Amino acid sequence: MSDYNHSEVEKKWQQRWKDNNTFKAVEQDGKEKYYCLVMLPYPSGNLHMGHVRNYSIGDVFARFHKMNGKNVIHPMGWDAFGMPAENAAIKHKVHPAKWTKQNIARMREQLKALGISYDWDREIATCDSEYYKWNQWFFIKMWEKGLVFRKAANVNWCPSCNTVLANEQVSEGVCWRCKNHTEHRDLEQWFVKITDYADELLEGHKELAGWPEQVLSMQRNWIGKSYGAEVDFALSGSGKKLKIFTTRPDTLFGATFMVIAPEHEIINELKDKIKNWDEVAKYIVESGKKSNIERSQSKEKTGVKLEGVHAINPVNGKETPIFVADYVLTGYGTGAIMAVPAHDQRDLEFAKKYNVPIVEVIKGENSDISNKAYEDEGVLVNSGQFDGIKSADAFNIVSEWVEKHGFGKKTINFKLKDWLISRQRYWGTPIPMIHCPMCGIVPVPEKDLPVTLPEDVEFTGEGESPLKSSESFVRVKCPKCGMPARRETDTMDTFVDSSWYFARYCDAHNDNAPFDGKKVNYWMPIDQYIGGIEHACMHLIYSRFWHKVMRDLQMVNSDEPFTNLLTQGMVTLGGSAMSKSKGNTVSPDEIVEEYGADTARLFILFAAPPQKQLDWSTEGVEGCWRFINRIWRLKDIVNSKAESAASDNDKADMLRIMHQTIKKVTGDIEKEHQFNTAISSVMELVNYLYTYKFHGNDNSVSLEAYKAVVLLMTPFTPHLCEEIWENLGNKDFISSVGWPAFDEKFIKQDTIEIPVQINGKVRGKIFISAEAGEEDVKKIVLADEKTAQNLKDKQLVKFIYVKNKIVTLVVK
RNA sequence: GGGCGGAUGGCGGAACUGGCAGACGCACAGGACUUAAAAUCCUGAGGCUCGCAAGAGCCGUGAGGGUUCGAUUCCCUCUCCGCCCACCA
Repeated sequence: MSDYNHSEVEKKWQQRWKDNNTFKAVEQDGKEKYYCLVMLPYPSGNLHMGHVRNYSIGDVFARFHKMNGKNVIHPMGWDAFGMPAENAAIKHKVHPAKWTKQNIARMREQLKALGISYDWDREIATCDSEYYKWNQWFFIKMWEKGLVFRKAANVNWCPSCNTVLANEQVSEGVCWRCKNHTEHRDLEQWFVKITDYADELLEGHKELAGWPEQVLSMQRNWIGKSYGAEVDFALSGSGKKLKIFTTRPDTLFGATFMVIAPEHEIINELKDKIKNWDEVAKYIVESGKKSNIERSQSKEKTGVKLEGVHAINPVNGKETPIFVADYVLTGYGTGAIMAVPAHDQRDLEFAKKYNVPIVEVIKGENSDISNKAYEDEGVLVNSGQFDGIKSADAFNIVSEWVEKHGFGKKTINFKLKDWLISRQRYWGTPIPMIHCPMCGIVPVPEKDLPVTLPEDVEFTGEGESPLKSSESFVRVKCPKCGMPARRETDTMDTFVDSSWYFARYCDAHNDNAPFDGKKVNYWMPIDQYIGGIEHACMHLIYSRFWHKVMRDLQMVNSDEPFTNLLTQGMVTLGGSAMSKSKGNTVSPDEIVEEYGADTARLFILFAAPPQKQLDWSTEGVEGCWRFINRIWRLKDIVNSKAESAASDNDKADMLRIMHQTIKKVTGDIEKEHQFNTAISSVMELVNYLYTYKFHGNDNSVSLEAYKAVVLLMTPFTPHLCEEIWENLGNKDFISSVGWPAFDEKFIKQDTIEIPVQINGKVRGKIFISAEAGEEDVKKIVLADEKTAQNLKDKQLVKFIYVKNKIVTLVVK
């Protein structure tokens, strides 16, 4: 009996799969396709166990459906733009491209060593100009459609490095490099009008029955659709109006003051009227220094009253004071609110602190506003002609009154903001625009794409975007008038790269278009998408949006890109997520070296269901290695032709367990996505085979069961299974062979054992025919000696038979 | 503060639609094989009490209550943990 040599076997089959193009995907009319995709990795340098988990999960789906006869596409690529490469360039003086390519090369080898069934011919890296050329192409299409626009926006700015910082480069208000305090600055930025699709992104959820409810609810929150009204409050003595948004128009009579965000433009317009301007200006500067997180975490609300101006409540003509306070956000609604302290907790806290009157306008059962705002429904009071109306009805009645009298209108608001896609960095897709002093903003003509990243750039981490230092890049002629012009130096958010890569995989090397429509429509939408829950809102909304834009450009014919979504749990170490920046990663290399890729894959799939968080521990790896060897050794035992002493009953039992296992594993993979229980049921089948009788020379039944074991394990441990399959004399690759079928006829049992409960406790077991009716079962139960003992001196009150499950007696 | 999950032996986890809680694996113990060890194969095992034993009884799925013949599963209250969003008017 030879020991299983994992390293030899795994190399052998990886080579054979490659030589035979086993996993190459080709469009085939009439064959059902299956698109399996795992979110593409960022090439950080090394695979960690989190990656192993993701890609192993994806491989189970891909291999399972291939064995079930589907035309499977399972591509892989690299989300290769982003800050870490640029940081490495600053720190180690390596060009980001070089650093990235090295990392990709290393991680590609690690992935190949895991034996994942990728079609490597479709590999892409988003930092290749063949790829990002099409980011630029899409950008121009969106510009033409009015989906791209420019607007001033707030950015983090480090005054000592003289550079823009990403959110993750600022922690606790301090620059990651120089540790100096950062500030906010307004810069002209590029935006994508994702809000045009806000409603459709929400409505589209109806098509996403194959998504976890958790993700849908997170997206609902993120999109944040709310119904309300915009109301204009006149400003005393200025002729100007202040527009506010409220979700509670029913509380309009309770508005005793107004609050506007420090960034609100009306403050400057009212400058002459504001008597305490110095105080107000100081407050605005102070809150501008705070990060959004600081703002939201401060326990006490702060603000300053604008002396000398008042707003007039349109419903009752009352004058109300106006405050500027940073608990009101500039980016939501109109950046101004009417404050109703009686019915909004935040407003109440503020009103108490600044001594503003509190007027109750909604009376509910037991409503008491002395300590806490009453935010529930009730009946209107102190509301003039609307008194006595239920608050739920008043929403419409009051809004209609406001609308009729020209003070405002009903409206819908979204939390979803337009997507700020420009970055003042080097390592990203250059935005293909040219600023001409004569013609304004002019897109780069399609024939001049791609706009490639220049090489003559130095990475210091200081100053503005490194692209600005490249003369050859910046100095261009205007495509329209030919006069000297300046090239845009902003690059795109890397979320752009991952918003459509799944479509590019369908036609990965097309030089004339992002992809061919026929090919994309053959493979899309993705049947199974797999990735972390952390992408629930950003990536999974951006790419749904992008897909809808591609649909509106008549490039794809589906509405949604991802039919089914599985969000796998994180692999943690001591409870915190593995990531390179935390330095707590575990590399798969040692396990692959010592026990092989199959063991690594099996272990990580067996340890927990895919959706669940998994805290890393190597305990148990040996158990999986043992199991692999148990399957391997079984080959010689089964092959020794030694079964004839097995009785017909033994054989029937063996077949029953085999068919049961096939049924269970198939369901666990296909429907439940519970790979851990699929594996454990194969373990049971293997255990059963070990205790099965082997004497004589007929091994037909045990060989059949053994083959089932090998086929069922192929999605988990493909190398081992290929090797055994070949050893059993098969010429085909097991990866391409049919998935085993089960037959209920073998699973059905004539006689079954069921428990007998008396008053809720199991008191015995009986054998009955599976077909037996309640009356028959009752006879058997009452005739049972043990049951009779338990029934002595008692009265049978109730008899319950749950078919093929349990008998329950209720006695007194 | 809001939303969504979760809590089961020493550990990872299992349990269909309310029907024998703890499958499978790890760790552990015993046996076989061996000069011995490793490896392998077999067996045992939630806790407590009684019993030489076979076995019997009770308790037990974060806590408390409820519905039910029967609850890990459904309902209510609470505690703790994780994730996402977060002063969203």
